[in-house]
This record gives sequence, structure tokens and C-alpha cells, in this order.
Amino acid sequence: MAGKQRNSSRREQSLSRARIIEASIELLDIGGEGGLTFQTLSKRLATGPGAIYWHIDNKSDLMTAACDAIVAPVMAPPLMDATPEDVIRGVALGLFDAIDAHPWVGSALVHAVGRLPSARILERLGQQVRALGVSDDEQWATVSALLNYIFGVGGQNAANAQFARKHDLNRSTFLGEVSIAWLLLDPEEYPFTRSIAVQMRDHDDRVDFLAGIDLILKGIQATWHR
Amino acid sequence: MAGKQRNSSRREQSLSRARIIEASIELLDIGGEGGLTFQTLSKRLATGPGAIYWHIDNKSDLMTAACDAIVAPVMAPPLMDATPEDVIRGVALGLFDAIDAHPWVGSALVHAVGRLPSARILERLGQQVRALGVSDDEQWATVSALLNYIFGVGGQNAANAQFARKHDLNRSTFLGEVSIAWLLLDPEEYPFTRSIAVQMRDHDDRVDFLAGIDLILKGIQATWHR
DNA sequence: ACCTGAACACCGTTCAAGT
DNA sequence: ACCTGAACACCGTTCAAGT
Repeated sequence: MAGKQRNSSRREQSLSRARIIEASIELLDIGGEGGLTFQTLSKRLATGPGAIYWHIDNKSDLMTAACDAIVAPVMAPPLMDATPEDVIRGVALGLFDAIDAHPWVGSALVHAVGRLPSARILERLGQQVRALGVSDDEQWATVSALLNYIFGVGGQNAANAQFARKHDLNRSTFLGEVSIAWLLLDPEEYPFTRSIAVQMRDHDDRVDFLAGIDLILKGIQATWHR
Repeated sequence: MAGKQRNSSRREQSLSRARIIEASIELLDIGGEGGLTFQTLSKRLATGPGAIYWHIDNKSDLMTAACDAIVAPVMAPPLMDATPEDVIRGVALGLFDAIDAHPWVGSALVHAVGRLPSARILERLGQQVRALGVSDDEQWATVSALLNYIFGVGGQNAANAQFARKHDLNRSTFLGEVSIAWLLLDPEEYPFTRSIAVQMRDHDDRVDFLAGIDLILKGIQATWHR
């Protein structure tokens, strides 16, 4: 399927699926989830929208492909000489950092059910869950718990980033606004939420994410290591 | 702010925020996330789009309000005479069932960060986490783990439902397609995913959801009950 | 085989004009 | 105060026409 690659001077490089995905990632990083449209994309690639459809099926496929381009390298390294728990922590943290750097990936992962990026993560986590001694018929539920938690954090990160961008807030002012909103809730009905508002404002996403992973790992150990 | 309520014969009831939300929920239940537009909504309410904007700020607010109308009653009952663990299970299952009946709620919850529906759930879970003996400075991370897991499942449910609707699949044929796609993966690279494909096809969402909650609860117990 | 770009059906939102 | 509905700027996707 290699193209003819004549040295046409109309464009520096001829259009290709790889170049389209690369440009899409740049647009998503710059402009967030709303930064990628067929208008912005075809303008950046100096072509028309129809040309893009020659190389990709639709926007959903494009998002999944862009997502996979970020996720695949993160899931690649083998991380030898480590306990299953440590590998799971490493995989989860790698994913967290990737989503932190590209918040749109969190949203894309949620919408890429059963597609390649999810399968990569499932495989990586599943092998470790098996190594932890979880019985065959409980492995799916156990990996699912990890996967749903990770996707939950990713989706939340994506939503937060999109909200902050829309209202021109940085992370700390965004958290400050939420904190204030919580402090204004009815003390009778929302004692816990109010009591935790300040702690929430100053929390470290990454630390709390790992704490959640550790809670699930402890639950697995408590169930299978005795 | 009560309207004049003249018995005009143009419409059976005068427009109101409550009636708009009610109609929105009906449209979302019928047509999924894409079923609610200002066109379908104003048609169903026998009015123009401008009239709707008199009562609500924008579509995001409308989605959050519709979401809260589903979530609020589920979070209301007190569930006396139960352990904190059982209350958490009850709250989580109630939410799961609500999202199962209205998949768009899963997506709406994720996008309603720091808004009322999330605060209701946070409060309900937080009080029980406190009752479990989690120290003050770990309460946020602990409730977050539960919340992110629940939102992860909800978001995934919403995405699955949207995908199935788009391709005219019911739940079991949808899972069958994913299962087949996984079985076609490279055996060298995806041994775990392939081995679990059949188990995934026949799994019970609700049972697995509760298994994840129990894993987190066990992790909390292992951390704080000794 | 690959690209062009106008056209299509749709979307959320606005706003001058009505009552 | 509340409603009307045309208009606006945008979106993903298609497709006849070009090379």
C-alpha cells in the first residue's frame, strides 16, 4: 500500500494516515477536545476535508487512533524484576501521567470500548492480576475494577480540563471555585462535603490516584493471599 | 417567581424549568445522549428554542439538571440499621441501577464535576467512609477512590450504550462483537485478553460492579481495621 | 489512487420582535 | 415577564468533479 510519493511541490509531505494522526494530536494538545475539527485539521494539513476521509473512516476512528498513539508507547516497556503490584502501579502511573499531559486521552479511552488502546491496558493489567494468584473465574471482575477506576480518573481529569479551559481557569483556581461552591452548601445536609472542601482544594491528584490503586491492590491481597 | 398561569389555550401547561427537565429526560431515555437537542426539545414542548433559554442557561446546565433529577431521589433514603459497608454497597448499587436504566446519566455525571449531583454522592459516601474510621487526612483520597470507580463504571456504561445504539446492537450482540475482536488479537501479544474474551461476553455487569466495590471496601478495612 | 471544495443536514446559541 | 422563530457560526460527512 506504499504511496507513489512523487515529489510534488503542493505540500511538503504527501497526506498519510500517520501525518493526519500526528496533526490531530497537536491540535488536541493545543485546543483540548474541541480543538480537533475537520476544519482546523484540513487547514493545518493544507487540504480539504474530503482528503482526510480518504485515509480515515470518521472522527471516532481518528480519536481512537490518536489515543492509541499516546497509549501504545506507555504500555510497551516490560518493567522486569518487579512484583506484580509494582508493575500494576507502574502501568497505572504511566497512564496517569500520559492523561495528565494529554487530558483528551482520558475522554478518548472511555469512548474506545473494546478497541486497541483499551486492549493494551487490559492485557498489561490482566497478566499481573493473574500473577497475583486471582482464580480464573474472578480475573475479569478484578481487572475490570482496576480498569474502571483508572478510566474513571481519566474521564474526570478530561472533564476537569475541558471545564477549566472553557472558563479560562487554571487548575488551582478551578479547584478553588469548586471548594468555595462546596463551602456554600447547606451545613445540615452536606457536613462531610463542607468539611473536606479545603482538603480537596490542596490535594495532589497523582498521590490520590495511587492511593486508590493501592486500596484496590490491598483488597486483592486480602482476598487471595490467605 | 410564580408565573401568572393564565389559562391560555396555546399549550396545555405553561413552560417551566421543571417541564423542560421532564421532557429532556424523556428524550434522553428514548434517544440516548444524542436524543436531546434544542430542536427535538422545542418541538416536544411546542415552542421555539429561544423560549427554553429563558428558563435554562445552556445545554450543559440542562444536562446537569436532568441528571440531578435522576440522582437526587436515589441518594435520598437514609438506610437505617446497616453497617457503613452495607450503606456504601446500597448507595453504589442504587446508582448503578439508575445508570443502567438511564445510561446518559453516567456520561452526565462525569461532566458535572463539583456540581450538585456529584456532591450528593460524595456526601453520602463520605459520611460512611468517616464511619469506617478512616483518618481525617485520608478521607478525601478514600472517597475519591470510590467515586472514581463508580464514575468509571458509569462512564463506561454510557459509552457502551451509545455505541450499541449507534450500530443497532443489543447488549449481548455488542458484547459478542467485542469478544470476537479480542479473540482475533495476536496470541503472542494478547494472551490474557484472548483467554478472558469468553468470560467477558457472559459476565454480569451488576455482579462485577459490586465485586469492585467490595475490593475497595476490603482495601479500606485492611488499612484501617487493624 | 488520491485530492478538491462546495454542499448537506445538523448543532447550540442569539436576538430583534412580538404579546 | 415570557415567548417566537429567523438567523448565525459552527459541526461531521458526502460526493461529483478533477488530477
